[in-house]
Amino acid sequence: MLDKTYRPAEVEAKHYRRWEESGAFAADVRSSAKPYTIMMPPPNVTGSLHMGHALTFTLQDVLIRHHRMRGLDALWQPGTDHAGIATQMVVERQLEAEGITRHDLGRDDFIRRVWTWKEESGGTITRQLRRLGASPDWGRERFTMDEGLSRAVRKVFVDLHRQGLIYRDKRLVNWDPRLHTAISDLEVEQREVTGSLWYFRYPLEGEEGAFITVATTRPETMLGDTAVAVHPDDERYQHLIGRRCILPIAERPIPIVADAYADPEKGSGAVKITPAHDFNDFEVGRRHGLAMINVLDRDARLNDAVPEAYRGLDRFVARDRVVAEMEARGLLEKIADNPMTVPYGDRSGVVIEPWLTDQWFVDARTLAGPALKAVEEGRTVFVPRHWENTYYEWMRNIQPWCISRQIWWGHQVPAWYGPDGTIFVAETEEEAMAAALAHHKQPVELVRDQDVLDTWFSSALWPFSTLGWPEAVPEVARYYPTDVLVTGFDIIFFWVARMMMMGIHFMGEVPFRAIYIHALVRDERGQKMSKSKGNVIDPLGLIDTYGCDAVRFTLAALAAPGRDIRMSEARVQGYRNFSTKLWNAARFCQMNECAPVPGFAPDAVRETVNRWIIGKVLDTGRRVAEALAAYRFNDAAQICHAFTWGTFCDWYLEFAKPIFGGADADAGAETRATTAWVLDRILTILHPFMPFITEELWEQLSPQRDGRLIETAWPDFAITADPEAEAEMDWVVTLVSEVRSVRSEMNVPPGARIPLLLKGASATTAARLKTYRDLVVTLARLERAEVADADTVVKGAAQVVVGEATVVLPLAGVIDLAQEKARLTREIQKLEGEIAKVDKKLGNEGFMAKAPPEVVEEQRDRRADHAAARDRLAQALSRIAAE
RNA sequence: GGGCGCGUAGCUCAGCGGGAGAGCACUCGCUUCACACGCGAGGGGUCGCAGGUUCAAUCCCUGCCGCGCCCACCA
Repeated sequence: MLDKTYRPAEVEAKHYRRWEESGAFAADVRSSAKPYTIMMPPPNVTGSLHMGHALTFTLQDVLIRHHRMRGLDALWQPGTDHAGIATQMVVERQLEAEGITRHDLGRDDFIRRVWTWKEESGGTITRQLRRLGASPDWGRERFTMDEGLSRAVRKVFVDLHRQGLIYRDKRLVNWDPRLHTAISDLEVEQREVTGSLWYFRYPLEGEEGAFITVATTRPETMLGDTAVAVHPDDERYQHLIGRRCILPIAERPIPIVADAYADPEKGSGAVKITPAHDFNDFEVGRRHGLAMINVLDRDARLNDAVPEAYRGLDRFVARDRVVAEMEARGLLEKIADNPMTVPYGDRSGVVIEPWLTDQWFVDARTLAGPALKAVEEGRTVFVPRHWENTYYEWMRNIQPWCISRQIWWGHQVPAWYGPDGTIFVAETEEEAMAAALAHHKQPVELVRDQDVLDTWFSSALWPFSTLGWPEAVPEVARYYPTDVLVTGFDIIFFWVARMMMMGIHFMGEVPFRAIYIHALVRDERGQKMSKSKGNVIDPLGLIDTYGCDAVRFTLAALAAPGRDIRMSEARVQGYRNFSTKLWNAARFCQMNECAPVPGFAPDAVRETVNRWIIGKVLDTGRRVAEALAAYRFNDAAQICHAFTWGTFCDWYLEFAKPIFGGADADAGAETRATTAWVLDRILTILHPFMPFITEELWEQLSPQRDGRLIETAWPDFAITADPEAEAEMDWVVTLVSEVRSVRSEMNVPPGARIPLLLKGASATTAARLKTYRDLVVTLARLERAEVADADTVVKGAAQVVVGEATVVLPLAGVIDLAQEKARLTREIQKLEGEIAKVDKKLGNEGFMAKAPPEVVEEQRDRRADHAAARDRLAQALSRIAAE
């Protein structure tokens, strides 16, 4: 017998272990079934499970479990990402606690240290994924730094280099002065600040007392100025074009050039040009052949290219110093507030410097072409569709991708330098050596490039590298392209776009047919969760309190397309209640000996109520499958919930009670079998959302059956809803509802008799009443109505039975006639209003001429229904008046 | 500056050209033999504002107001 309450903690651990040990999550590359593949976005190896993970992995698991049960060979490819900078920072913090730096250890020892850390602590996130009930094929778990994936990275690098799509270049990059590495544009976070705009006077050469005024937000970089630019059409400055001014402090003459970049509307209309420290100025410098003077070192302190007094100063200290000196010299014209955005490193949190360095770049523009086309042509579709715009926008304006990082943890760039600086790019050192030998005609010493690759470089290969590429293994052919990528919009650029580019380039086909973009999980007030705000909800905490199934169901139910998700504990609580409800319903079934009957034929049942529920549950299954096919997780969850609670528990089980207790043994047996069968279907449909409780019930309700629910196929039944049974049950449900409503409104004391009279066409009604004898008895019991004759049932108060066998029961003495009169009058008025609305529509010529016939028909039906209801109530009202 | 999304019941959100919905919260009544994490019955909305298209607009179009997000080389 089932326990009185469901205990998630024990059940979850037990079933997860069994599933994993029995290989229930494993894909089967030799299977004849159609494959269904999802690539798990690899969480950072440093990560621990947060709400965003919980959402994305729940949705993926719902899809995987669902398709697995639909008989597909489901592969959910798991793994973790080496997360270059993040991981390096974690280990560096450890070292810091020991009072050493990575430089004390040296590169090799440091990397060994990171691997040790990974072995010891890198499993947190995958352990937590198990607690979430995720069912990926753990046997295929990969790590972006493992040998196979590293091999893929090297091959891709070498191939792209050979194709001219990876190159080395000296350019301005985003330099992180704290982490001492270049970062990509995407890793730069723009923050709104109110800065200042300083107006400086630069003295004109050879004209004592004359100046050109420039405005700048970065006084400290003026020491690297190599020109002042004005707009070619700016009348104020025409006479100065081609002349020179003296850069104060540095005391260098610099030219005044004409360039359209100078905006006459901004600042003074004259702008100082610092090509080595500003992306715009870099371009201007190129156009005019200006010198590039780098004035910063890797810590963003001023270097030896500046006057001695400034050397070694931090950039912000130098800023104050420059401003002070300019003021002292009478060259500071004014200072204005200036709202602006300042670039910060998303990892380090410090201001990023544009800095001139040698870096490796990917020609993203070339790779983006086919990736753009694939989406335009619909070979890959985004869900919801509007994210395609975001993708297009970025792809069409894509910039070269800086892929080298000056850190240690990551895939080291497979490039070697010869003594003369010649670069040999090769997959192995041996190949590089061979190439060097061919080039230099003699053995030479090679030095390997010290940089590592951007973490996203290796994750861009994830959809095929994890399958074993570049080896010609069957997995690559079978599981690529994958069916759907499930991820958040925040990494469309970082990851999705790059997978599209690499996948198409190397595999010749898109990596996924669909990309489902889910929203962010926010707190219940709509705020982004963050540690600093202290509004982080820990999914594991929720799982401890409410059970994993409740958390999963909540996330699925909240995952409406295109909207952020506000996580509230009340919601989780509500779905915990749902699991309790399911548990109790199952208990009820068990107490009434509803056990699955082998060979039960759902299309052979005779009782109306059973025919009805079978149609309903199959319909529910179909609708859930449809919703999931459209990635409408919220609809799918809602459909499950409404059926299980609102239809099965609230109605079917209530109708079943008198049958279980009734004299008709055949009906009882059929209803028991049906109940068990329907419950099985519910468990099946619900399993992807609530895997644990459903598995537990599956096992306990029929311990002797073979196989676990997770491996049970979800059979398609040809049966559809039985319209006759449906109509009849609708009738009964309406009947019962009306009775309840009257009872409640009239304040009928418990136990009091309610005279319930029925109006209906006599012949059909009588027939129905016979059919529903048992249901009527239930009703009578439930509502404590007294039914004098089983043929004489039940309808809202003050109703009249028409036909030959009319029985009229007295109303007086049980209900308040005045109140009932008022109620009826109110309802009649409401109906009249509705009727008038419809009449107006039907009387409208335009409507009659232009509305589709089925709409007109629908409106006529509506009118008829309303009118019939009104007449019924009116008759009841006149009866009361007569009493 | 460019782009995207959102304003529907007290709250969180579905719906999206022809009858305003769900969950939670609220009110009332129930220790009914699965379940008080429950059962039953209710109250509550000019569907942001203003125009337009249409026989018909919460739904389509335009503008405005408010909120959120993304991108950008905004001296």
